[in-house]
Amino acid sequence: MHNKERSIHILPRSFYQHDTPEVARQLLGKLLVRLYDEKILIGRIVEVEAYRNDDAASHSYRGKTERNSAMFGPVGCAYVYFTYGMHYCLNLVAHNNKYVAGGVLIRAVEPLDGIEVMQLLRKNSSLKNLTNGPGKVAQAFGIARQLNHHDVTHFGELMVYDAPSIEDALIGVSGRIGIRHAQETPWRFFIKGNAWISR
DNA sequence: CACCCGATTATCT
DNA sequence: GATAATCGGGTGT
Repeated sequence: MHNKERSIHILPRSFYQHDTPEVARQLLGKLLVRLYDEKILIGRIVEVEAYRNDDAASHSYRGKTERNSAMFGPVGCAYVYFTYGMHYCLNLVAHNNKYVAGGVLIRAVEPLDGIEVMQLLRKNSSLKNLTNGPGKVAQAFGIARQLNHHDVTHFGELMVYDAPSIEDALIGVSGRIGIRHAQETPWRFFIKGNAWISR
């Protein structure tokens, strides 16, 4: 091969089979891809949070229920939950075999393609408020209960594609946002300086 | 930009 | 009956 081709591929299930905070960090820079109504929506993941079953802030902390069952299912699937009576949030199930559940909340993405569709779904939102929060990402990508348990490791309505990793020097770390318990646990990861991080 | 607050309802105790 | 991994609008600096 004369020219070096960039291999564009869907992240395999093994990508998600590691400790949840590590997968969260590795997801930064990867591409969230949604096939929606004959259109393609693409966002570069720029902010995430890890939630593991031994962690008091996690929905999975008190065991499996109907709502959180996806987090106890196969890694590489979506856990979509409804909250505050009006918002959906997207997680990707990820944990190693020392834990029984874990997920990475997708808090923000940088919109790359399908921006007009995202703006329609977000109802006149400004570009800078399009995908800079977990509820906003779900709304902009048309993600709701229908995608709970959806496998993102095969071609389909929702996928995560590989992209270059982010070097440690460019990754910011902090406590997670909007939680009551375990506020000090430093499991929020974001790409420093990116315009779409939620705060 | 920062902070405050009300909306709105599925889910769990 | 209380809570919630949020958002958007309002007010003030």
